[in-house]
Amino acid sequence: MAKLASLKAQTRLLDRRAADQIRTHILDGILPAGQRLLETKLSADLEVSRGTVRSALAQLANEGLVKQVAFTRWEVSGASVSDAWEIYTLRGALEGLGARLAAGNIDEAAGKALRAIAEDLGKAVRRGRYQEAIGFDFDLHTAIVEMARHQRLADQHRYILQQVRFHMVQSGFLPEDYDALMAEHTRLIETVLAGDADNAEKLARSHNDAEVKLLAKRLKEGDGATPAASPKRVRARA
Amino acid sequence: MAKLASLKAQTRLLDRRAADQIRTHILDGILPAGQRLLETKLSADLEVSRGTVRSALAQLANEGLVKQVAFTRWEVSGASVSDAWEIYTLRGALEGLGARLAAGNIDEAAGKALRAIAEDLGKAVRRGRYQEAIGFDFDLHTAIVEMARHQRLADQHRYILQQVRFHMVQSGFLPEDYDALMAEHTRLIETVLAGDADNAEKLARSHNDAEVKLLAKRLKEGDGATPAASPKRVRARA
DNA sequence: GTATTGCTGATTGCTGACAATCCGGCAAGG
DNA sequence: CCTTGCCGGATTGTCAGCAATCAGCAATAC
Repeated sequence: MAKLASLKAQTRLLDRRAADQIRTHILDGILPAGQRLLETKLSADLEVSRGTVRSALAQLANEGLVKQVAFTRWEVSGASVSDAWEIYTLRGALEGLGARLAAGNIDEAAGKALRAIAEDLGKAVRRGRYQEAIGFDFDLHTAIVEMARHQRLADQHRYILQQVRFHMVQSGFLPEDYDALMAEHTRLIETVLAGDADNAEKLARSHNDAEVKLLAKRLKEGDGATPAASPKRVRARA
Repeated sequence: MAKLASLKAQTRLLDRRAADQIRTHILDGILPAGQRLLETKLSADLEVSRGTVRSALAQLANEGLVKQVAFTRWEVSGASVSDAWEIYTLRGALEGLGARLAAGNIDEAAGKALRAIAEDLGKAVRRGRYQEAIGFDFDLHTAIVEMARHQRLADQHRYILQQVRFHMVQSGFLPEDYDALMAEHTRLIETVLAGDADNAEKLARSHNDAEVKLLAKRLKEGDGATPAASPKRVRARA
C-alpha cells in the first residue's frame, strides 16, 4: 500500500493559520512597525471570529512580533537599536550552542545536506539573487542548529531568526560583502563537520560580531530606545 | 516628587492570573507530570470562563509547562532525561551570555545587591534551610542576568529557570555539595564584578556542567525519551 | 477468540454577544 | 492660555453556547 500523508498538517487549527497569515504580512513588511492592529478588522479580513484572532495575536506577542497594551491596542513591534542588539547577541549565543552540539552529532547525511545548502547559497550569490541568498543563509544556520538535536534550542532559534528577518525588513539592512560571508559560512560548515566543537562555537558566535559591535556603538551614542518608526497621530481608516 | 509605582500590576488580566495559579500548582508539584487538565474543571475551580482558561493554558504551553494535544487534551509536561538535558544546556548558554554582558555593566548598586543575595544564600545553607537556599540560588542567577540589561535574555532565562525548578520538583533532584556550590557562586560573582567578561562567561557556563554530563551519559545509555512519569489509564475523577 | 467497524459520550475548537476599560475632545473654571 | 473634569465612541476583555473531533466501548464478522 502506498504510504499516505498525514492530514494533520492540513487541518492546522484556525488560530495557528490566522497567526501564520498575520506573521507573513509582518515579515514581508506589509504591516510596518508601530502599525495598530484592530481585532475587528483582522477578524473581518480573515473571516474568523474575534476570539480566534485574539489567540493568534497572543501567539505573535510571544514571538515578539506584536505588542499588546491591555484594554487599549495591539501593534506591530518596533525594532529599535536596542532591540536589534538584543536579537543579534541572543542569536550569537544560541547559534554558538547549536554549532557546538552539532559538531558532536556529525553524520554523513547531515554533512551532505549542509554542503548542498551552501552550494545553493553560492549559486544565488553568483547570480545576484540576493533575496534568495538571504533565505538560503537562514536555511543554513537553521540546518546547523537542527543538527544539535535540541528541540528547545531549535524553537528559540526559529523565533530569533524571525526577528532578525523582521529587523532586516524594517531597517532595510542588507549584507554587504557577500564573498566574505560565503567564506565565513564555508569555514563554519567545515569546522562543524570536522567535529571541532570549540571552534565551531566560536565561528558561529563571531558570525554576527560586526553587527553587534556596530549596534552597541550606536546604542552608546544615541538613544537606543527610539523605535525605528514612530507613527504618531496616524488616523488610518484602512 | 517620589516615584510612583505603576498601577498596571494590580489590574492583571484575568487570564494571566489564571495562568499564575496553574503555574504555581505545577511548580509546587501539586499537579504532577502527565496530569490531564480539563478546561471545564479548571474553569469551575478558578471561577472564570473556559475561554479564559484556554488563554491561560496557551500561555503555559508557550512556557513549556503544559502540552496540548489538539481536540483531545491538555496535560502537564513530563520532564524526560532529554528534556532535562535540553534545559540545562540552554541554561548554560543563556547564563553565559548574561554573565558576559553583566561583566560589562558593573556598577556599585548592582554589586551590592549581588553580594547581599550571596550572603542570604550562605546564611540559608548554614542554617540547613535548603529549600530557601535554592530560591536564593535562583535569585542570584536572575540578578546576574538582569545586570546584562537584555530584556529578551531575561525573559528566556525566566522561562528556563522555571523549567529547571519544574524538573527539580519532578525528579526530586537536589544539590549535594553546598560548600562547593557556594564557592562556585562566590567565584562567579567576583569575576563578574571584576569586569572579566571571558571568565565570567566560562564560569557561568560550567556551573551546570556536572549535571549536563551526567544527563548526556544517561541519554546515551538509556532511552532519553521516557517521561519521568507515564500515568496510563488513569481514570481520575478528581 | 481476535480483529474490525460503527456508535456514543466527553472534550476541545470556535463563534457571537455582553461588560469593562480607555482614549480623545470639549467645555468650564482659574 | 492652561488645567481640570466629564462624556461619548471605540476597542479590548470575558462569558456562555454551538459545532467539530476524538477515545473508548460494544456489536459484528470471521
